[in-house]
Amino acid sequence: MKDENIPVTSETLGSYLGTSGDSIRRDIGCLIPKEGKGHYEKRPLAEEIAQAFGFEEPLKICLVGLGILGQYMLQTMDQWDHAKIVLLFDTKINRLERLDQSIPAFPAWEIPEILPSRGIKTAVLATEAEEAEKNASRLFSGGVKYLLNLTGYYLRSPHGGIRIKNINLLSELLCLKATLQNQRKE
Amino acid sequence: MKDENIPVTSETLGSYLGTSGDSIRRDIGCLIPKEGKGHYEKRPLAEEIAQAFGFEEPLKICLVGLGILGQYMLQTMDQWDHAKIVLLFDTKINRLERLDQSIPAFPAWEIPEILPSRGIKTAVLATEAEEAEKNASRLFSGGVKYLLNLTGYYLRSPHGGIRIKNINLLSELLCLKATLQNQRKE
DNA sequence: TAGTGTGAACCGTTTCACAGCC
DNA sequence: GGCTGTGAAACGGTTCACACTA
Repeated sequence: MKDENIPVTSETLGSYLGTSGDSIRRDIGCLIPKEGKGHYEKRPLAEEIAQAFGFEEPLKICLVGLGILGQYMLQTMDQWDHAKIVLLFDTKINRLERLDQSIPAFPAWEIPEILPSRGIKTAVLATEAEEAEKNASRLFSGGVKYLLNLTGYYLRSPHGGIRIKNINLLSELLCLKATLQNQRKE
Repeated sequence: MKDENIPVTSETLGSYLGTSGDSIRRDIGCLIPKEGKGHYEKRPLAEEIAQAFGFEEPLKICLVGLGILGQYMLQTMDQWDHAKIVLLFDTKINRLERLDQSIPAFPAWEIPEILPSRGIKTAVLATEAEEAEKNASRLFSGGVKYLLNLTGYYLRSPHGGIRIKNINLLSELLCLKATLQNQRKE
């Protein structure tokens, strides 16, 4: 890879992220111990940000739920450097058997037994909505600290040390419609 | 269905949504023309909210991209009352042929030709990231006003009349890790 | 008395404005 | 001159406090 110390402006970065140059500068100012006063350069900046957030080595992730959505996560993350799925669970054993994966896979009720020894902090929950609550608490008691919940069932964090991101793909559509419809009211 | 004029408190509603009763009351106050001063009741309240947002009849949705993620959307929305997928597109013709669907399906390059006559305002984009930009502009010129973009490629709205919700399932994981890591720094 | 509706205070974020630096 | 870094103002959303009502 060639030397990528090419300059980037905060404004350009902002445009990639859908925000302003002002905000970018503020955020970078918080993250990076401010010594360099010069202009931003692509590679060193990226490295400093990655370091500030702890992105140097890939995240090890546990995936629960091997339905169609779980398979999608498995597939797309395969081509991704920043995180790797290293452990699989599902409630349906036949799904696990059908799998020709190099990634170890177990029935979901074995989470409490298997997870703790692996030191995995991050999980993706992609089961049916009905199984969300139960599997989430299994994960938390197994040591998971960050949960990406794709089930559509809204989960609340049991305490401050655990972060949950709830994503409900269906309701996003209604939100979109609602916001646009509402802004017309003016 | 039995009569559901049962009372609900703002606090209870808030707990379902991960917010406070105060906020719920504020929001309801904005949405509903405030005449009833009494306590909230489940069904009438739900109906008034649905009406305020225009949720009475199901959203008609167009789905672009029939990969694994698109198939997931197709599958889950099938069991959902609030929105229905009524039109499909994909760039790969063999995917379209393999489909035994009652929903009409066309190659993506025919969007500009087919979409306008259908009066569809809402679309889900679930193609490869590389095809996001091109298909999005096809959709917009075909009359789409709300776009749920699941490709992972960040799209910006061409103007105020169009709303885009970008969801990047992969990067959500990094965000989660970053926020938790950061709050430790205190 | 429990719960709503709403001004007023509060707080985190974004934008503005501008001084300093390359 | 263009860009960064950062106080100060502006903004939007949340919380507080409390009068009002069923």
